Amino acid sequence: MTQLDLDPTNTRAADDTAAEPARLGRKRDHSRDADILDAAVDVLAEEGYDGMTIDMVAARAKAGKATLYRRWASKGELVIDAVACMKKDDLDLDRLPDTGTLRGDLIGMIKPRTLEEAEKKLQVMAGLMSVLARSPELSDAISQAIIEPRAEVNRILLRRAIERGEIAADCDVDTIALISPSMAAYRTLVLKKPVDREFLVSMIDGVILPAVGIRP
Amino acid sequence: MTQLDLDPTNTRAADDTAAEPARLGRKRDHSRDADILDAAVDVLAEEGYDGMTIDMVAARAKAGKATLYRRWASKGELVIDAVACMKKDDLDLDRLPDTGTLRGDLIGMIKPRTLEEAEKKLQVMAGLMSVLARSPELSDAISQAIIEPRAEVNRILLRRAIERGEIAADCDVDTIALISPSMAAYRTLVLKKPVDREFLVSMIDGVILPAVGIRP
DNA sequence: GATATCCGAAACTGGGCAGTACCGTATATA
DNA sequence: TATATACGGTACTGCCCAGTTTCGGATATC
Repeated sequence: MTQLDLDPTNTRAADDTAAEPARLGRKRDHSRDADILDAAVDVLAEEGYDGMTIDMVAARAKAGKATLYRRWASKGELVIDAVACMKKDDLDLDRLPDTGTLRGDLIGMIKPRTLEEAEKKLQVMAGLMSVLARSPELSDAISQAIIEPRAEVNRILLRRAIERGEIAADCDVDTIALISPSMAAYRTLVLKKPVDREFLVSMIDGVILPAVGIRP
Repeated sequence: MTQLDLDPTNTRAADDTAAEPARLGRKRDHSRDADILDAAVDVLAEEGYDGMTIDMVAARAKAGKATLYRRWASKGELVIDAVACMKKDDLDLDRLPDTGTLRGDLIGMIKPRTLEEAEKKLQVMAGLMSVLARSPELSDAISQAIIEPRAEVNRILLRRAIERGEIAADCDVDTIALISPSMAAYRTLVLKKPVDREFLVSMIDGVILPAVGIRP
């Protein structure tokens, strides 16, 4: 496979942060960035990092290959940005369910839209697995965009349950919060079974709630 | 990435199962097969499927590239055999701990040798993730060699606990048995933290035992 | 000892892909 | 309107790697 270009001297082609000296001529159409990154995410989910080619991404975004290289210095940079941009369509931490019980909150997080997003993110993660070990930058992007948001929601719901006195204050919030994300990843990637409502409910009632001391 | 060759007409070069018509000349040295497959597993763990090259495997096994192609028809076939051969150095289902308690049995499964093996297998799995979706044959090999053995051990220990009357007969053995394998995979591949004794014990006492109704 | 097949090593072939260069066209500034 | 740049598209370069071929030497059967 091709090396991820992580040389810090190879500055991003799309680095427009430097003070613009009022260049003239046609301006770059940044509204296309999102289309390209979305296309990259799609290809990544279907083909994986090594299977993804710049031509595939360009074709799917109906853009020229040169356009992509005008904005990102390398395939690696593009992928990192693509992964990071997945973060946007994610859970809103300010609008979490608040039903008064841990079970109600957890069940309230199960929404069809969320399940679809989660599945696609896991596909992307699978396609990047073999690269993870060799690119700390990509590893961080994955963690921030895919892993953390989901675990963070669970941690918040668990802490609220502790504050309510619903569950013991000494239970291992960090570990418990990782149960459903990791089991879901396993189920999707290894078992190739759907992560549907039924599965998540049985996970909540059969594992998570008993683990924090709530008996059905 | 290069296609896995799954064309059934492309018969394995090493297919010696056909009745040998007493060929003459030097015989193939099958004692080298194991060396080559072990080398393949090592490279696979370090580089992933796409990063692995036949030359790397040949060099590590101190063998010629042609020797590999005399025995396997393609890179894909070699990888499938390599994964399958990982199964050998695995848990012996006839020699499981039998301490009289579920906790004792689970703790008894934690052995340094086992932890090392498990970690390497997970690295291999990570390297094959992106290919999994496109090769049912490889998917099966992975499942048989890496996933199933570990889950099967847990299922056996759980069923024995049910027979003893230690835990409820209606608990979801299949789901519970997957908790530690999937959390371990998550911890190694995503969090990049070691799956050590401490982690596994906290998993047993903080998640698995509570989930089956045993309070500490 | 003749022959057939193995071996490791190395050269070679063919295809795929990252990255670059250039085209004619479109669109912005001056 | 002249100029500078972006655009989509295509052709090109250079490298890497799967798979093949060829070699001199080793080893087993006859």
